[in-house]
Amino acid sequence: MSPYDPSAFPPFAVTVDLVVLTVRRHALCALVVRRGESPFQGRWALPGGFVRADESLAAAAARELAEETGLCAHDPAAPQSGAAHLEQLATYGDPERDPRMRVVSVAHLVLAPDLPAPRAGGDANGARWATVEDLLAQDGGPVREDELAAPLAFDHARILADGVERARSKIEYSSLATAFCPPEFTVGELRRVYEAVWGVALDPRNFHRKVTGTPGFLVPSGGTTTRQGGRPAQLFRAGGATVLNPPMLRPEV
Amino acid sequence: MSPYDPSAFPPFAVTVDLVVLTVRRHALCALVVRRGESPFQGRWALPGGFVRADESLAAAAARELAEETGLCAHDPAAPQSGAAHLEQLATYGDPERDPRMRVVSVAHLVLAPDLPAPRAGGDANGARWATVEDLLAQDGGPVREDELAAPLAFDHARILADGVERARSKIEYSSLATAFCPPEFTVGELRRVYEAVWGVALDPRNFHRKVTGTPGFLVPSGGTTTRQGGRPAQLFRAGGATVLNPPMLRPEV
DNA sequence: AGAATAGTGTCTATGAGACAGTATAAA
DNA sequence: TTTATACTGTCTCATAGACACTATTCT
Repeated sequence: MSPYDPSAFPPFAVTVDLVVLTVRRHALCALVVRRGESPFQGRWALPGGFVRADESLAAAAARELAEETGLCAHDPAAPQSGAAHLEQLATYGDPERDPRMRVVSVAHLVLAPDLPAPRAGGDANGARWATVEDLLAQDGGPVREDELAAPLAFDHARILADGVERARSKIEYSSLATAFCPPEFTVGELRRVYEAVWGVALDPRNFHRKVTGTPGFLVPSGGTTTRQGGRPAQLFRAGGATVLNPPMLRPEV
Repeated sequence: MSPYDPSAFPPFAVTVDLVVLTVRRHALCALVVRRGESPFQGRWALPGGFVRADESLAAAAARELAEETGLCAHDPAAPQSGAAHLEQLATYGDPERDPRMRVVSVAHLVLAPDLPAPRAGGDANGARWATVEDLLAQDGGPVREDELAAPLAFDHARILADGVERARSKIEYSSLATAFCPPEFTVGELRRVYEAVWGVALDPRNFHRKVTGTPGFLVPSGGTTTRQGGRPAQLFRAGGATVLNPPMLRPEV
């Protein structure tokens, strides 16, 4: 930190933006809200808002998450099942990213289990889940008739892409894929999470052997379920392990 | 981004702080500058400074780097040998982190080859390389007589620790270890980089077989050198590969 | 000659991936 | 019975790690 005159610094607004990811119907989805005002009025954007004068960045992100979804974020240092995973993603501060003023946005990544329906809470006009594939579709693709054809507001497409890439690589070497699952889940459900996030098909037998053989990844909860059809599957909870060694390997591209 | 009144937002100062790492005499070192004024006057801190009103975060980091070290940072998207690697690390915005005002600092990580000597440029009172081990030594350790015994100013110890951890994990699955090396280097010099950053000893024979067998990691430059003593070693340049597949594996802890 | 570093060959244990085959439910 | 999912066993290939051995320099 250099010496400076504390009263002479460029004025910045600081916001948090949220990349909230979940897996719905075998597809990776992100939470988007419709903008109610200019600029980008009527377009979809990532949820977010100002950091308050007395609150930390993580607290601001957790507050916005609760306002938009009702989700309770838990600290990465103290994980507990049932709450969403929240971590800082990256910070975006291009001078031109907001036409009105100089805004620096600290993006956060949230991994959440599938939710009943996004509640349009707080100051958001409307909120919905959209597949990442739709949100990041390039304009060169087939023209879509629905409202999602327009790209995201601001630089949010870039932020979303960074968040998706972070999620894809993190589930390789950490147990974070369980953050997409309800408190109790089967091996098959966990496998479908990996398949949705990576966009690949995995061998169910090798996957089962791998995840059940990784110490601390999964702990049996005792029950079984048949909600997937077929033979009843054992139910598991997330184990205490956070890093996976050896990692899950994403198949070659 | 929620609707808001653009004229009513809490005032923030935004700075960039730099974690500049290099390998000197088989030890991982970081660049620190001495603070010339209050608070933390006389203590060591990470180099950094204000983001200007019209400059991006990456540009501010590159400018501070050039001011402090004369290093030319290159964009991660367009790597070129001879320049330092610069990437965003994380953002720190605790309300209490600077006693004077609300400051949000976007920390950046720089990996540089060994430099002749840090030049105390710009507004820094003095600059020096210090080993990461010394800078992060806990106060419970043996009392040191020299000036480095005091911990870093602000939350810079935390930032440095995060940067070191990022560097340690990044050289596992990327070719970034070459950013610590001069344009031409031997396999042994590259191995000493890994050993210094990870703080472990590696088998020279397996290391040699591994790095020369990873396509795109190293390209022979044709020359040889005997600067390490012993049999002349082949000289290499960094290859075009950025991700290593399979990765270098850090030995178990 | 001895020491130091560079580089190659070989063996073994481990794990990933392919895939046969069995178990248990619903329609 | 068919179908779907869960789970176990086994084979093969690739690679990490251990380590013997050779090569080439300097002192």
